[in-house]
Amino acid sequence: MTGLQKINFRAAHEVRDSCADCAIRHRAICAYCGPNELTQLEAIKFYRSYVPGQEIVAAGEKTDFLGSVVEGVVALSKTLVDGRRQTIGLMFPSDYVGRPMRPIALYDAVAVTPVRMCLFARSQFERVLRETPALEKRLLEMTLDELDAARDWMLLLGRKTAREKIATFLTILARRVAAQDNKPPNDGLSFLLPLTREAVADYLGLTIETVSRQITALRKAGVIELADARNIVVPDFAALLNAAGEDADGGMID
Amino acid sequence: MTGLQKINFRAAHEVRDSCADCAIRHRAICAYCGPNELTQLEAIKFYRSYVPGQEIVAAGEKTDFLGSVVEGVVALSKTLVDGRRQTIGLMFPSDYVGRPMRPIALYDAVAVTPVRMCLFARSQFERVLRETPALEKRLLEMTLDELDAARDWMLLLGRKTAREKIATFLTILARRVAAQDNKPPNDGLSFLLPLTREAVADYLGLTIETVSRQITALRKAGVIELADARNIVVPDFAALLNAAGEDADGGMID
DNA sequence: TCGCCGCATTGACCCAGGTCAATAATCGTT
DNA sequence: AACGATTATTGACCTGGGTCAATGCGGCGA
Repeated sequence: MTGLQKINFRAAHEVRDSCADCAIRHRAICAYCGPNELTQLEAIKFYRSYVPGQEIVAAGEKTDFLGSVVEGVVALSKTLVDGRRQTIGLMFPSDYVGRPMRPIALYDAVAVTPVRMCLFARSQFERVLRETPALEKRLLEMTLDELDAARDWMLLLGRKTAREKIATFLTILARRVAAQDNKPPNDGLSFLLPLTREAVADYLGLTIETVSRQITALRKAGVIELADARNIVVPDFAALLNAAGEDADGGMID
Repeated sequence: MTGLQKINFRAAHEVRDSCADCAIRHRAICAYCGPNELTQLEAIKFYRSYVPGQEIVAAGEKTDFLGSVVEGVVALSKTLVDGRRQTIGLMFPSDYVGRPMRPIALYDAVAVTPVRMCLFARSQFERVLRETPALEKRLLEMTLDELDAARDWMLLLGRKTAREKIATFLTILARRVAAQDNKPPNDGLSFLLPLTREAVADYLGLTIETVSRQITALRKAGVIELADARNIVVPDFAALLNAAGEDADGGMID
């Protein structure tokens, strides 16, 4: 490899990893950071990739890093002694994983797709956090949003039927892909379900079998169409919302 | 009423309402505030009392205040269109109620006992919040704790049996009263259940009847004793923990 | 003291969703 | 192309907790 190639390679590498060009720059914890503050974070950040199923953080263990999902989906979950598992959050690109100000993890974090994380050593991150109000403000905002989402999920887990749970989950995924194109969720949109039936069951507080049956039921009712087990088409978004037990697209705030 | 009486009354009033003497001073959002910052908050705070069942905040409505529970218990809950309700948090003294940076409430807040709140007008509070890092830091800390608690509750709602749900809830109440005396939860401790069976059912994602039956079952199994429907004695805390499906008092971090 | 009203308990019955088991699909791997 | 392994579907059956209904039990206002 020549020097020139090396330089080219390095330049390409820098472009790929530069905060300025980062895909999640304006939605992640760093969203409110100015150039100076960003430089500080840039100095201490590092990337790490995970394969599907790989553990990122283990409940009960000391974790000396935390950071943002750049690509992929991470499931946070808790497990009872006898193995019953509940996923308590799905983290998408720009979401943060890890608990500031508490080194012992309370739940597992597992990659459910190929994942790339932008990470910081805990001690360094907490130092920067103390010195950077913009970072703290964004973290507070995101944590408040997470709390709202968690409380929404409590309603789903405590009171919704299996069918409503599935439909609600699909609603959320549909909204997410629609939001990526900066438009409201319209009829006929399609998306990839990034999870196995088991992961869906863990998230919704159901069993694999019930997830499978209810997806079949929604298909037979014409609420969704399936190209294959993972590719979902929503011919009528209002019908999906209705199946989710929400009052017609109300509750949209953001 | 004479001038002297007036002065006495006013003095007494000030003592009762002074932040310095406040029972929740060192645990609420103001915990990290110094004298100057406290003075700022003191200038804009006001108190309001609620009777059991009274609505403090209504989901979907604009709320122009937020603040801390000083006395009593507040239930936060969400309701589906057909009336199914899920309580998503019980707020005790020092907890805050209301969503900073979002004027439209996402859930109801209802007093379940006589409640006294220390409140701030939203606009004033948010101004002080911007100018007061100590306030923001404490708010972040408390929100992270709330998020952890919400996620714990998701495991309960999604995966625990009715019996485990009841036992877990009693465990939490028992820990709370023990913590008030600054000692670990020991055998024979007793406490008042501050909620009706209906409120318990809403919190645990159950029906009144199931709550009643499972409390009876726990009593018959000797795990708890009941003086009356609301007064609970825990003769053997480890047995209660066991019924809650937790591995013997692990998971205690604070 | 009575009668009422909201809360709590208990019973009988039912059903949504869990369990157990068989069978497909799908996908890397050699 | 053939395979084993993982993931998904479907069926038969069972059960935990919901539903409906009757009864009990304080507490409080007249």
